[in-house]
Amino acid sequence: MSQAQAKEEPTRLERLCAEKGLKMTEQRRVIARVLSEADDHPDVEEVYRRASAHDAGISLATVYRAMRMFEDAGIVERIDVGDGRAHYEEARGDQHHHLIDVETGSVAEFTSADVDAILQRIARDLGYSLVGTRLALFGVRRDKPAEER
Amino acid sequence: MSQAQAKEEPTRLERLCAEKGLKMTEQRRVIARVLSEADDHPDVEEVYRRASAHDAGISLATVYRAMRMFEDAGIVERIDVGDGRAHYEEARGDQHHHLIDVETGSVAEFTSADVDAILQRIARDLGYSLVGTRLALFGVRRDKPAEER
DNA sequence: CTAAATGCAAAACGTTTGCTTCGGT
DNA sequence: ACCGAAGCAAACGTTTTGCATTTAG
Repeated sequence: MSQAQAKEEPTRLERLCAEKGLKMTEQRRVIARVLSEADDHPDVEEVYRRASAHDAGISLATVYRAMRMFEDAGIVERIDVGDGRAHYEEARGDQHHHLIDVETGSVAEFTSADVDAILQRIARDLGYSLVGTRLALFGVRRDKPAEER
Repeated sequence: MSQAQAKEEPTRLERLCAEKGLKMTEQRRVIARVLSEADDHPDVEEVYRRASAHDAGISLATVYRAMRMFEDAGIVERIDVGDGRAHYEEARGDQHHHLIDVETGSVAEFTSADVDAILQRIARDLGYSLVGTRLALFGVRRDKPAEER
């Protein structure tokens, strides 16, 4: 386990994969690294692009399969930014939500214990146990001089 | 029953189409009626099915085109229940959200001025004007006798 | 009469899958 | 040696589109 090889990072994702008993192939290692390095919310095509840069021998199907696996394992989260593609981010422990800039497509994150609590209560009042929340805001910058697109 | 003509309904949607200067074709009239009559959140295929019952000469492509038009005109709203298809509902004036029963797929609606207000403020604090909110809760019934699936 | 809307079938799009080969454990 | 995983391409389900024809205004 403790190798002095210094392969750039422990890569939390790799460790989690091992824990889940998943085969750690070279492709998955690369994809995991890409996701760990990402500080944005890449879609599958983009993950594929970045992974290909690390290792050309990766197919799009493998990325799709890996993303689904990672998602099922709970180590990445799919987010829907409204462009028809699935975007992903590494699953940190926190419950956070997204605000999408409709002009640039960039994604900001935020948390709100208040909102989370109210939603929890609303679900309860409706007779449900809350098992998931999908919340995304869409906005335009307020300050910036009105530049189109 | 207040209507002498008895064309079944004034169909708010039809009126709105006229106001927007859209051609009111037979197909659109039928689709508009289907949407006005719906009290659920049909997907396009379902709208097509219902419209076909009223008038067999409607193609799926026309339904898709009509839905997009209606959506752009702001007279219907697209909602994403997480099944990969677009679902629609007539746009009433209110800001409401959805709770999807993950077991049955049924959709309940709710409103929360509190949540709306907090989200508005959050967007503002992040430097954005809120132009849209996508909020959906996913839950399982709490009370019902523990029947799986 | 003219521009816009329809129908049909084909294409586009993101995603999944069957099958054979490959590689981790 | 096994069995899961990769690669490729073909299949998929949803949505869009090109084009010839019809129709509302």
